[in-house]
Amino acid sequence: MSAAVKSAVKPVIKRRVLDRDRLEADIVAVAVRVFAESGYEGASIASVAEQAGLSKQNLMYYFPTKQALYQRVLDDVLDEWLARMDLLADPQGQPADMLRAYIQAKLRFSREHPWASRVYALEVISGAPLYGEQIRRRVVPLVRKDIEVFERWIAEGRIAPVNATHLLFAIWAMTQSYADFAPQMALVLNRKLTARDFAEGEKMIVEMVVCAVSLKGKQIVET
Amino acid sequence: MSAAVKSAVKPVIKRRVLDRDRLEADIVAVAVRVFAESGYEGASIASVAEQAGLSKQNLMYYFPTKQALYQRVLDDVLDEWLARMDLLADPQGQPADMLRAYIQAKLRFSREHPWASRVYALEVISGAPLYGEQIRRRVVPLVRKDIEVFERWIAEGRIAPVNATHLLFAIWAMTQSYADFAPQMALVLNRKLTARDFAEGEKMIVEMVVCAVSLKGKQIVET
DNA sequence: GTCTATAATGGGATAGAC
DNA sequence: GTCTATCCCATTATAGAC
Repeated sequence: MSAAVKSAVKPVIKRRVLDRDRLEADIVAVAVRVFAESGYEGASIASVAEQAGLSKQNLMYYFPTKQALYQRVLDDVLDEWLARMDLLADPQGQPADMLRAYIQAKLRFSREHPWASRVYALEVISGAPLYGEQIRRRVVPLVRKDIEVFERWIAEGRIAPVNATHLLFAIWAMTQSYADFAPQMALVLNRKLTARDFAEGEKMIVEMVVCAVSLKGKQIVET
Repeated sequence: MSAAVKSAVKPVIKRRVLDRDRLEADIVAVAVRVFAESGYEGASIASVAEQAGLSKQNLMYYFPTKQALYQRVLDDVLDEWLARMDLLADPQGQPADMLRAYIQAKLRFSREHPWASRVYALEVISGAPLYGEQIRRRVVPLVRKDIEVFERWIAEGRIAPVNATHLLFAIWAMTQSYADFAPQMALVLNRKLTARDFAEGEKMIVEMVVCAVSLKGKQIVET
């Protein structure tokens, strides 16, 4: 085979691979929303295919089973999330600043990827029957690392001696809820959540967290 | 008809009604768990019937459709929850004490009724497609009332001028997560949640909330 | 890779005897 | 109220032509 033929063939293959990647990404993007709205059993492949603009059978060429599509959806959710949440590593940073950045990052994820947040939440609430092992392998170590950072801060006297584990649970719960419970918040506010609501939520959460970790050997007094 | 016959008939009818109530309650108790574990679509009435010890067709004599069973499940969840959460009314109570009692009550519900909490969460996260109207009618007014209590405290200078709405969202998120995210917490802790974990969570949450509402015109200083 | 056609299953719901 | 039997439909998944 001549070099000319080789160079003519290879780019075609490469482009087709890219096309396939993009198509799969489009399918996954639709699937995230459908799974979040209907749950695993409630979501139908036909619905995903229709909204992604291809036939059900064609979708199953790319994802041979519903479970495979679901696993891929959760894999992508975790990839996206883990890429943004590796934030507590800087040993120089001030705890209050790093906590603020952490809360901001998690809230931004809730705002920009509400479906991702929800499909993950649905899986966890149901007891993680299909994704528990992946959570154990990919999420738990990261959580433990974050908890250790808090505990180091405590050991070094940089924050108050709070329960690091439950502090992290609290931060997660509050930030996650701006995606997961947004439908209920919208009913209470009588409107959809706005950027301003997220900003006010952030202010409240940061205030609570920073206040709690600032109480070591101190007290609240009148000014 | 003699009085003797009357008195002989009525108790029989009454007992049958009570039996029916108890049977329905048993079915609902099973259904709460099944819906929480599998979601609305994922739950099958055959599974509920089997675990409740009766045939699918027999269950459908009491609950003619799956939706009817689901609505009843959520109705009962709300009844149970609303009965415990009407706690912020006492105009004499100290804000910090009432907040603590509120957090304790919500955490106790998460511990004692995790399935109820989860089935409600699944419905909300999915956008409340089948129960949104009931939430609007039964939950939202109560939430608004609680927010007004916070705002009255602020107006009276009894707590710091925080955002009352987001403070309540935060309390809800943190307490609710001890039911909804318990599976993930268990993975992090490498064991099931214990009463002690709930106690430590309560301490952390109360500390954060009370700290945040105690900062009006004050500051944190070294002792 | 995309299509038509179809198999195979599960599950909600109904009919009617007892 | 409980049972047997059955219908009906949606949905996952496969087969095979092009």
